[in-house]
Amino acid sequence: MDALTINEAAETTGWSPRMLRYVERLGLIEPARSGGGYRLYGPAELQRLRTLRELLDTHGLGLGEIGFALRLRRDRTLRDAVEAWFEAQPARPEHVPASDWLSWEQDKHSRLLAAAGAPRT
Amino acid sequence: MDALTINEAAETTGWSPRMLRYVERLGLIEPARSGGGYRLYGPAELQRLRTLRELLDTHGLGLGEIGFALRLRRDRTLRDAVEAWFEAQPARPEHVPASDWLSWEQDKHSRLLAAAGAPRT
DNA sequence: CCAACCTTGACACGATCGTGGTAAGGTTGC
DNA sequence: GCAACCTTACCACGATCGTGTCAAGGTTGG
Repeated sequence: MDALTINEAAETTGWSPRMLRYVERLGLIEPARSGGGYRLYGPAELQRLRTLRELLDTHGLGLGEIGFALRLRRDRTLRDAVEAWFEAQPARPEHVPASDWLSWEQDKHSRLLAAAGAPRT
Repeated sequence: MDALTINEAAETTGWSPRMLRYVERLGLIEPARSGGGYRLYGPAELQRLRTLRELLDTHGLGLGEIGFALRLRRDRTLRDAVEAWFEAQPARPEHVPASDWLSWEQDKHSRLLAAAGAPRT
């Protein structure tokens, strides 16, 4: 079998064994397990570990941020909620009188909330 | 003028003035400025501050995570790099039901297009 | 013109993150 | 069977985050 144990994987990827477990706990890279529970890193996981390091280095990211990106991908509700909050940032119509502006803003907000809660509307 | 100063905005939104400055430094909500440099919070900003708090509370997020989501939206290179890393996942994510996986896969392209610059619906 | 408010910047402090180490015990393979 | 490796769980410790407070100085508006 061409799968490496955690220390071997650490050796060839540059991550520490401790960090490999941490990366796994974040849900980023989950190696297969042997019958007795040993982690088994195959070529795919090793490659992914190397590209992960490159991703972090070239963009100055932390593991937590990639973990959050993963959450965003997996949790549609979360993604839609965050998306909706950012969408609610239109160009401000400065020419609209303040009172109308306020009601327009409030109306927009409820529309967004409705959209976030009812995906298929 | 219906714009509030930072302490007034803090009063009505529940954020502290300190936090309003922090939220601004993260690029999340950037109020207009008076000639002398005072922050001026209009109805739109106030509403956004309230929905931001709701977003954080209902999903257990931190400001840093929304800041990172903002980075993802603004920096296309970063977004594409993160996206590419997740795409290059030959291993099967067993904990994600196939239906969910499929649905976000299908949705991904339209979402990307929308984020790319397509105006509001 | 002056009290009340705002600005930026610095110091502080608990909570969490990223990372290491160690202990108690199970697995592997020669 | 046993040495070498792995597992989980815990303690530790510097770095960063979230938040407060204070200081020195500029703005606002009656």
